[in-house]
Amino acid sequence: MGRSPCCDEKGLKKGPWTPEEDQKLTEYIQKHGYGSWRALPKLAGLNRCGKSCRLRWTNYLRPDIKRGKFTQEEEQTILRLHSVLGNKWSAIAKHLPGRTDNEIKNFWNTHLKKKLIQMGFDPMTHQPRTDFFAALPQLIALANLRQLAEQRPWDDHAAKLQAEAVQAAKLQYLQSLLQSAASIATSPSSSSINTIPSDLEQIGLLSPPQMSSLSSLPSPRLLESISGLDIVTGQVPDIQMPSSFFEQHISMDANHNADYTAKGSVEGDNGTPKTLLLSENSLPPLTDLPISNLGDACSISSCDGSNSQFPSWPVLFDEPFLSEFE
DNA sequence: AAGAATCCCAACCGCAAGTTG
DNA sequence: GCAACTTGCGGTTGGGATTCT
Repeated sequence: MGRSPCCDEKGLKKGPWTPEEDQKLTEYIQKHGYGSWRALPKLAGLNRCGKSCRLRWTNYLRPDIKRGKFTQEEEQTILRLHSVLGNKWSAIAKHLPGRTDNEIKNFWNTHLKKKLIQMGFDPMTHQPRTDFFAALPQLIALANLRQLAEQRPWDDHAAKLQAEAVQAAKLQYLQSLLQSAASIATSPSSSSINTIPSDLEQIGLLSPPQMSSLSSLPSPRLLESISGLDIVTGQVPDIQMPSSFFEQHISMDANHNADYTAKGSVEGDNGTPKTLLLSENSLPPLTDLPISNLGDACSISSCDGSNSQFPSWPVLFDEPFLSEFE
């Protein structure tokens, strides 16, 4: 069961395929099929190893390959299957006709993984991240919302509902933040802190100057003093959700998502919430607001309760979330 | 306008399982 | 049963394309 020697053979071409090579390979396979990949290059008149030919064919030249962007449905399928199968790209690809494992893998690594991280989910377990910095994108997004809110007048009625929705999300993130801070403070061996740089880099959250300012983040003790959190015991103070929040249906379906407007709220000078509507394009570039991704999170799971195959994906506004505040 | 930074994806690498003689 | 060979798979990388400064 040794390693394949085919790619080690000298004199074989590597690198990008030329149109001529593509044509030779395609014509040969259409005529003769691909009985033996090892023998194929010689027979087809190609100065390539069989492995390279196989890859070129399966990932690019195959006639049934679907090109172009992944659809929302495909994206949801990948997320769902990945939560069950993990990095079994070939297994996932079997459920997506016309897509190759390589394509899916690339799509995952460049888009979906980041998306999950930005939303505060662990891309491997699909569970909410509990470490301190997982909540940072949300908090920073909210900080951005606050800045913008102070510059814009709002319609009172619609504003109030949106305010409460975002207030709810805000409170949840604050709570998880405090819990995480507690766990970091109480377990010096926690690995959470070690994942910070890669996470932040991966999601493009902080610029280098911002990274360097991490050292000035509040200490657990400071968090304790401002939040009432008992760092030693990890006890988190109860955070009350606005009751009317749960009476509102937050539409998260794909259509809604298409013309999505980020919603935020902050407290005005007199303590009443101000609310803001942000067009997607007006959002600050600091990060893709996780809120804007909630639609995806919801749509891939069970907003309509119909999808039971994906239990490990706790929708932010689903039962676990609700029960936490009951 | 130009250089730097980032994104994206085709292709490669190397391991492991399956097949063959 | 064993070793050589083949194939399939997942991780990683190089460099072109795009975006940012």
